Amino acid sequence: MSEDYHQIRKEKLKKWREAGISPYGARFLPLNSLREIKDNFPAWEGKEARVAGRIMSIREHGKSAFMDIQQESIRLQIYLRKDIVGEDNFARLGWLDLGDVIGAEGEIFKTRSGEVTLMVKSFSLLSKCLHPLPQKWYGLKDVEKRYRQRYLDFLVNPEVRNIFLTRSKIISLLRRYLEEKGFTEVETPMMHILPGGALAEPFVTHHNALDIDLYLRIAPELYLKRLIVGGWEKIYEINRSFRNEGVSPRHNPEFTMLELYWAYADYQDLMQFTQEALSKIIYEVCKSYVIEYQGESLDVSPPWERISFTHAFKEIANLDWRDEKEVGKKASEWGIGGDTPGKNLDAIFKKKILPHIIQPTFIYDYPRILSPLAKGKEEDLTERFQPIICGLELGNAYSELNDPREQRERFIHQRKEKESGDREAHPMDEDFVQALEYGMPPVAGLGIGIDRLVMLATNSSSIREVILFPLLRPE
RNA sequence: GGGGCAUUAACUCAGUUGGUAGAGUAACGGCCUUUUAAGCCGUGAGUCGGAGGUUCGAUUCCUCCAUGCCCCA
Repeated sequence: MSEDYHQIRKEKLKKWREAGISPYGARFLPLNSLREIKDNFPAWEGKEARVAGRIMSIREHGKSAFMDIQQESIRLQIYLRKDIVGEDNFARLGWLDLGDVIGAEGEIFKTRSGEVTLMVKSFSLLSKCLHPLPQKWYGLKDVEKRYRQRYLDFLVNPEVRNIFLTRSKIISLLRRYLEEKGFTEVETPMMHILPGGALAEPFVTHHNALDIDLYLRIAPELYLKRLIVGGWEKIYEINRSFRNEGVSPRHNPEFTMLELYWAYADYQDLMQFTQEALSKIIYEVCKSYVIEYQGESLDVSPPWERISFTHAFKEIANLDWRDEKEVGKKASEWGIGGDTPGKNLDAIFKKKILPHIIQPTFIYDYPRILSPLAKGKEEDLTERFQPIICGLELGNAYSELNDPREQRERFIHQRKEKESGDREAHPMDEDFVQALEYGMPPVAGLGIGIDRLVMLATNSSSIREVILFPLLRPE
């Protein structure tokens, strides 16, 4: 194998240098956008334009050549003629390759076949591409390569760009919505002394100067609640949390969450809030309340169905969740049993109940044993709900427990779970209990998994499709 | 952690019931001044993911490993 694409391109690069022209150009502003030119051709016809983009195709015709240049996902045809750009410049076309970034100036016109085109008067190389781009027509399908070299994915698969535009739009709409409702965005630590606010295994790191282990946060919850103690009434945070768990189509070790706290409200208020906010955002992004997700037609218009945890267990799994013995028996029968009653309940809920919930639904009033930070209701329940769509847990919310004594007891119980082998049990956090002792107003808190929301809105089956650089094993 | 599937040219894919591989696009050389998956003529391109094993012979069969995808725990 003597043909080396990289080598051939490096030789072309050398030719630019030998001609005294840098193959890596400088500032090329001001620039006319390709979209603007294509969308408003009548205004541009006969006018001078200055454009830049990556060469995505070349069609040579002897003494002239067509190229398509791409800016973002818009392509514009440019036309170069030997008699216009001059013999020397025209000869330099041979030093260009698919993938090179060029700038060009000239007049906008339409070809015989009606294509909006720039008649090039001058052009310059702005950046040489030293590797062949994936072939334009078939795109890049190799999933691994798409994630490892996401830049190639964006260059040749325009629909991928749309997913991330949608993601950006969703987050922006969320912020705007929250701001309208009077919420303030805050930033709390990502490195925690104790990994709290959720039941999950953390990543551990080390701070050298203080010589202490720190944990990447599994949730911002306990710090946000400290702010509520401090008198903040409506706050939210949109940022990453980290959980040291396996990678799957629905889990990435780092993921983005919206977490919000609303003082003096309860979980009923948040159900209202959630269905309004999410349906509105999905409507804005998808232009419809009815969306397709992986073959299911989902109607996200409010109100969403509400089913209590107890009822869901009864109806879907035909089980009384309070019957610890029966639950344990069923769990091991299904091969999903855990070490503790809590684990069994959680497993049955996730594996046997969630998959049956398709339309947007609130499951509410969870067992206390599953919710160490939620406010109690009756003897063994908590004021908690989860929005579920297409079997996906989109979030988690509750009326927050604000009784420090009960909070301490729940932590003690979690410690027992930990001692009996549950590595995801919540650690005792005395500092947080102390904050509660100063008096936290009644408050409702909501977490929304942004990645999963984006999956729904973009009909993506894997969370990796909605994360720019998902975690992969190093090559 | 366990199971299944995948890995062949730069890209997308064929293929070989075991005899060291093909196509389209891309690349390279030539022709062509309104093409657009441009066209025409010609050329070259591969450790068939890696390492072992079986065999006269392995890309193909077996084992292990790597990476990815999916399912299960």
